[in-house]
Amino acid sequence: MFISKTKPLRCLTKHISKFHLSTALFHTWHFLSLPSSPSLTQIKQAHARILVSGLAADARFMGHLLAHLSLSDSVPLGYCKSIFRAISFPSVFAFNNMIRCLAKGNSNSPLQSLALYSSMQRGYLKPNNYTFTFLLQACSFASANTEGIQVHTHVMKLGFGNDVFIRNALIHLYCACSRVENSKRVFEEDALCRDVVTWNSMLAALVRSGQISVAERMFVEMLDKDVISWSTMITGYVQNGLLKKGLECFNEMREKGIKPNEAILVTALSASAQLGLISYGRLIHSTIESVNFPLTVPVGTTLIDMYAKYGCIEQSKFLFNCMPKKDICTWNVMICGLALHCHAKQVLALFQSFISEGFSPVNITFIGVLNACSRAGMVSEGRHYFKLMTNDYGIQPEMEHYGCMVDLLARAGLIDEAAQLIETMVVPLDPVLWSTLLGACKIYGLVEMGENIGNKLIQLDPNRDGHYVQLARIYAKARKWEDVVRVRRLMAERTRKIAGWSLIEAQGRVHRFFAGDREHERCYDIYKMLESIGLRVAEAGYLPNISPVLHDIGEEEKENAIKEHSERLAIAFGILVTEVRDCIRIVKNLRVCEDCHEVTKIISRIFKREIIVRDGSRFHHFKEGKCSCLDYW
DNA sequence: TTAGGGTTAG
Repeated sequence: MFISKTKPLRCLTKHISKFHLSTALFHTWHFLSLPSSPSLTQIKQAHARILVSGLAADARFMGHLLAHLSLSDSVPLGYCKSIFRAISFPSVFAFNNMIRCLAKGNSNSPLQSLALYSSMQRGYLKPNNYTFTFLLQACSFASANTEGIQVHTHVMKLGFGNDVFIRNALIHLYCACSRVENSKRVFEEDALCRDVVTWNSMLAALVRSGQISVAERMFVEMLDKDVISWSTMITGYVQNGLLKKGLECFNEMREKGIKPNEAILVTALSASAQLGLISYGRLIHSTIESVNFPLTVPVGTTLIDMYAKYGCIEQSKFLFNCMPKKDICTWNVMICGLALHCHAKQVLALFQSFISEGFSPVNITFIGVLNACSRAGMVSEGRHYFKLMTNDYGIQPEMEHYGCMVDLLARAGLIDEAAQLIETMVVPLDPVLWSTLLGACKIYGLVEMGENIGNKLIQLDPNRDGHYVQLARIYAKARKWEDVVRVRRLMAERTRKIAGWSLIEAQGRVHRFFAGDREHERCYDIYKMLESIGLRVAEAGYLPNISPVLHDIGEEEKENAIKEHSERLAIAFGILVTEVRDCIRIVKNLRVCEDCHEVTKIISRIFKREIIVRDGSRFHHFKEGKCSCLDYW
């Protein structure tokens, strides 16, 4: 029978007195109660009792069942429909709850609720305020602007324009349909008909449309802020790439004594992960632990992702194993995290466990799996999973999947096969694929092919500096210095080069270095350390590889230019200010050049330091003279 | 007797 913490269906007991049911039946109804969030099984049990009592056609009982079903996730829509169809004379209440079942985001076609609304009107039933909230919800889920406007017209015609719930739903609808101006119009129509949800909905509409400074002003103006107002503003900053501002807002909220909830913690952790700065995220994590905040699925998943992005993959694995409950996102972040760290075999093993647990892979799962294959150069496995994805799971490959495959094939030297794959793609071509191929031309010294692709790319996107850089590197490797100069000049005329930088967290601060940087307060010591590193790596037999240097300068100057790459300055600073037992963690915006990669391996050996570099596309974990990427990147 | 806003994976 049902446990004590249950909420009886009050209508049922009322019904009993009305029909003077027998005492025995009264007891049956008394036990026919449901908890506030019943499971599908519990609802089905209640349904069975109603059927046994011969009340399957009663609008009130069935309306309640539908109300519970509309709240529960993953309820088969066919089941709701069969309940609704059994009602002899559906009331507005029953219609509303069926509309709500149809409107839910997990229903395949929320707009079916509009058809039900029409049939309700044909039955001469008058919609009420609840009807419109659910209908507008359906239009929001479907991002259906035209239908939404039609519902809005009905709202006005039938005189529900001053209902605050409906107005809030309208603001939300126009936001979901990317019509922020319409949201604003509804918001401004009546300043008296607003509550905190109205303000929050408008705030969300502004941040979602990227109007962050307008949102910021509104947030300051708001007299009545609740935890969702803060959550919306923090999320707004983070989703618009203003990560530091998002974290500052999070701090401000805490200083005001407002306790963060799950949504806020998840956003703050995600911002810290994106920044790649470990101390901040660790601080949030320790706060979560100190207040005994439960390791819920979203919090745990974000923590796993965050540690993977910090380079602490072992910590991610530990958390993954600790999580009492996992969803598909949890598995995906673990798979993608391991792939980011080039642990290809572990990725494939985890994918098997994922399937054994009864999960069905989605597009992102395969991005992780294919990325792992690509980074480890596992050609046959990559081909196998690419086929598995389309043939067994019916997932249409997206740009990212093709990207992994092109990268895998091209870097393995199968450049013709990679080019063929690009030609046969079923999605619109992204120049990044040709750019991947261009990278492979550099590895294999294919000057002619590289020239063709490089020129094609430059034609397609003349303002992007990356294509010129890659082409110039191909020429540099072939020591065709005149061509290097020509491409560099073109680049200087047409583009603005993105400056490379490296970050390191030390002594409670973030230090950023550019190549050849002399701005740091410990500049003298850093360059002294760089010199000492240079001598020791030379003693260890290192010979500089100057092909990454594009400048048309003398050989000695080229050597010096490499020596002063931003990551080397950051590493020198790291050796200077951290303890030997500490790992040196660097975050770099561009990819590590071959020479720096080689030198960092040697540094890790002769200085006995663990160095983790997160570059533009992956992690390099340097230890005892080796890198986790096994020089394949 | 049914209602609204903010959250995690490439």
